[in-house]
Amino acid sequence: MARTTGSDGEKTEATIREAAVNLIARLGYEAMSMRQLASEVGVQAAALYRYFPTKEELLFTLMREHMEGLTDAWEAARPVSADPAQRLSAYVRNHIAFHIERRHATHVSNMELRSLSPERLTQILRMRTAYEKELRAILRDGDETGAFSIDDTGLTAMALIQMMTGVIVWFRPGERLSIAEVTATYLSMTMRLVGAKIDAYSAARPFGRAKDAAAF
Amino acid sequence: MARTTGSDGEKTEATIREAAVNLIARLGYEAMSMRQLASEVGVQAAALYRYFPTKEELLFTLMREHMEGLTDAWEAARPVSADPAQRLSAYVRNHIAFHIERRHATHVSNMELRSLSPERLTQILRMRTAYEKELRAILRDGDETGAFSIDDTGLTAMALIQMMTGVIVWFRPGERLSIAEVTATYLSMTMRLVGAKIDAYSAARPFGRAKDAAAF
DNA sequence: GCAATAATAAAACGAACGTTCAATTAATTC
DNA sequence: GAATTAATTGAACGTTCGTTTTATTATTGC
Repeated sequence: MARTTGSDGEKTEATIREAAVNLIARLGYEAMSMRQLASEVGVQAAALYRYFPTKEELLFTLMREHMEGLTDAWEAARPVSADPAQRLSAYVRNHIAFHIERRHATHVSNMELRSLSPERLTQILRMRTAYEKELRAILRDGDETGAFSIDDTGLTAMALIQMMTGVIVWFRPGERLSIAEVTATYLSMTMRLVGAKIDAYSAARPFGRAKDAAAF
Repeated sequence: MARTTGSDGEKTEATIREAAVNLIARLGYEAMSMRQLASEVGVQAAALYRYFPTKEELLFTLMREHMEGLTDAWEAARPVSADPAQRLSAYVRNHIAFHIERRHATHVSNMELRSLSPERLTQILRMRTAYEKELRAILRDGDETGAFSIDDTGLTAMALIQMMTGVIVWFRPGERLSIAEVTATYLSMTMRLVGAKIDAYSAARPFGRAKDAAAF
């Protein structure tokens, strides 16, 4: 047999991406075989190579697009305001919303870095560093203007990122807490962590992502 | 050839463990081959099976002993005091010190859980949950006695664990910050995060691990 | 120094891996 | 409706994997 009735390249590629993210998140990149992925897609292993030249290129594509999505989401959510508390609030909201929405892709991007070639690893890390730099800038501004009180901006930025991204480890939709409740609690913890002088995150709420604002 | 001059079972097993932790941390469990591990140890692959019946059993042993070590360290460091701030301070100190000391083993225990069989996974997770339960108890006590001000104890415990364990992702010994400086900053962030009423972590310092106390 | 045992090497096992290639069929173009 | 292009199959390639088996040598206890 060969080409199957109703087969469509675009649709197949999308199915491959989706199945790959889920499989890699569940089994790990090394543990997932191309045959397993193909079977999940409903296709023979050879067909995958029409869309991705190698297994690693597939992984890299998933990661790169995840990071691009994160950067784009922040570009869209970044407030015009110069107030550090409002900017930090927007950053936290965006980060948590994005990572909860894409738990599996985040897992892949965080756990499978070591399976990339050095050049590709560098490329992904550069994107990540650029994204984290935004947070450091907010913290520094807030510290300098007196809105925050921070011991070490770099260290605090890393601690916040780890804390926020950690949500995907334990959060399961539909359990005890809603996304809105989790976000509110993390926002409160963040503001206390950076020593925000006033309860600024409440005032900043209208500047959060439009999508989430309705939840409050 | 067969038995080599000067070969010693105990020494070989210790070397295997050490090499395995480092290799798995660097390459990942699935990506590390038994032949690669054997070569690192300076032995043929077949020799490994005298000490560990399967690759997975080797992984499980590394993880179990890591978790036992963490529990034991906390048993030794746990203060007699009932003061929540002092207990939290001791928990943070112990957690960070232990994880920085054993960065590679922590990496393995956190990243390779999915390579365990269901029964072994359950066993490791049980140990982890028991350890985290201690933190939740401290937070609850502190919240109830008014020493802390916490929105959600369970969520705060997870956030703190993620934040603290995250140290191993970016911390490298001998760089900008010393272990003592990192610990102090994390302690300060933790106390603000839980809304500790006073600067209690300073008063609690004498109750930290004896080993670290000298650093202050 | 001789028997028993501990530690390892060397070779082989079948299975699974990522990937390639040629053949074949469905859809599209003219 | 014939020619072209897109999508996929099925089989095969060489390699590597975890593991087992058997033989061999070093060490230990008597």
